[in-house]
Amino acid sequence: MASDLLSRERQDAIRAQLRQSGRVLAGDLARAFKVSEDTIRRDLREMAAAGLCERVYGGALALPAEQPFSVRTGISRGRKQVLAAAAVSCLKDGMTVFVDAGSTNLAIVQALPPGLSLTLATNMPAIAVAALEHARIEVIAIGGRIDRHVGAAIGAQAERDLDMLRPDLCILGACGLDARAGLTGLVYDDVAFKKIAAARAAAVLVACTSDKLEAVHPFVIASLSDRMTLTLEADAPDAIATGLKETGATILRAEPVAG
Amino acid sequence: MASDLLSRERQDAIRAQLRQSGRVLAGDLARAFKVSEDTIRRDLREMAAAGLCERVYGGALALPAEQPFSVRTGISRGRKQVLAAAAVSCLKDGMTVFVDAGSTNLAIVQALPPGLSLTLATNMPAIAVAALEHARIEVIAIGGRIDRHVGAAIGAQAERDLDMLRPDLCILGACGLDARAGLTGLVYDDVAFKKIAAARAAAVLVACTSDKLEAVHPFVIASLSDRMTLTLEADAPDAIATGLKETGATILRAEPVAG
DNA sequence: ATTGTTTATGCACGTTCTTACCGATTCATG
DNA sequence: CATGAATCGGTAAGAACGTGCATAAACAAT
Repeated sequence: MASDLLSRERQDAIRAQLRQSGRVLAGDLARAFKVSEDTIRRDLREMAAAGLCERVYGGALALPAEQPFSVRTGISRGRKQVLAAAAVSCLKDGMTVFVDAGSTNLAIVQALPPGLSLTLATNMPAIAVAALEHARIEVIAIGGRIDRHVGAAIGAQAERDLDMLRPDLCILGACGLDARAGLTGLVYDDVAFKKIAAARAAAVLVACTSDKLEAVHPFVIASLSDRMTLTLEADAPDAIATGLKETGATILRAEPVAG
Repeated sequence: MASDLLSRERQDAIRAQLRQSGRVLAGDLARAFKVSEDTIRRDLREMAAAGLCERVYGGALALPAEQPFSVRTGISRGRKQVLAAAAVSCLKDGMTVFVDAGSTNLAIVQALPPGLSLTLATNMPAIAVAALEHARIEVIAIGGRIDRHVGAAIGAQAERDLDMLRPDLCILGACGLDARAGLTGLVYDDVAFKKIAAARAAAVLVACTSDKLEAVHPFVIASLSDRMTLTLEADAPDAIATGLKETGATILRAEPVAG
């Protein structure tokens, strides 16, 4: 493997491996990077202090937050349901929709009105399962290797499967949303997939919880345009909303709820 | 099996199994993780101290709150669970397995020991979701249009996806199992898909609840042969079992349980 | 060019953690 | 109550750990 990396590069590489396999061993890393275990331990300690991993005896584990999907889904379910309710208003009978991975998108599918008939394609098995609950939705699964952290198929095979689709709407899972940087994501392969999905659809819908506003991640999915509809929570700051509106995107605010 | 897990990972795996089956036995865990029972006992003691499980003589039980699944799958879950437990003994570390649609197969995936590392391909989203609960399983989704009755992708696209696989084992969902007629099914497209899946694998495993024995359906999936392992329930009539055995297939009986 | 500072790394040391084994004790069951 | 299995506490070996220190490289300012 690469022998002399800058410490920052090495830490990025460790993060990549954490994302991929969920765990790293100090000994393995030391051998792979040809540095002493002390150096690796220092890296892991720093990363743990920065909240990038969980340090355990023998190595480090990926954080539960960015790992098992089941945890994320439960966390802010109430808020997501409200957001989802606003997003479903964009869906019309007979549409063909691609639904990207993401807990918010799962909430949207669960919130679909029972009578709506759609053709729904998705790369996330959990969303496919949810969609099958609806009698009038035709479900199409995008195949491929499933990335454990995304919880959905991404990569070459999944991108090939996308080629068969020309959806009326692409519902994208958001990672970061910023007026200038556009839509950005953390995981390279995931971003590459989202980018293709967004490009093939006639329109793009992004439902975005407030914590993702003004977040900028390393990889760009798409810039904002009039092809996009952004669904924001009720408590999203007006300043940010108007900033986003200036890009030409349609802004949809979720109704505030008492409770 | 799971060769060397970090202690923290092992405890996470134990928690996963607790969520799944509600109980764990110290001896089983020790064998599964290849550590001494002392180590497992220490894990269980720690977890109990942290309020993650209830320590009992012989193992541990899930806390009532942490087991929402038990209700869902209902009573037949017990039978399928036992059948599944027998079936998983055919799976070895490092195998590539194709898992066909079916509720019994879903139970098998849920019953997989936590440490087992597999590559698992499936055309049923619900199985993919269940497989993602296991940290060391690489999941591959077979894409395509999802048949609402089967709950899985079948048809042209799914069959194309199968072309990329040469699994060591194909776990088929059974519809009808008869010594002379072989394995048969009701839905034409589903049978066509199963047929291809079975043909591509080095070996075939069928876990079959007793109600499917001696049933003959209109379409033939495969005839019985020495390439096949049939897992039967404990209460399956001996006459039928010996009849099946004469076809050359390997018969695996689930252990009867008390309570 | 020189000097001082910061940063990254490796090494040595004592400490802590994990685990398997052993003996004493407790538990389930006939 | 007798018996064997399961459990608990202690112990020891080995691995992993953190700290302090020294070295070397990179950088800034003089």
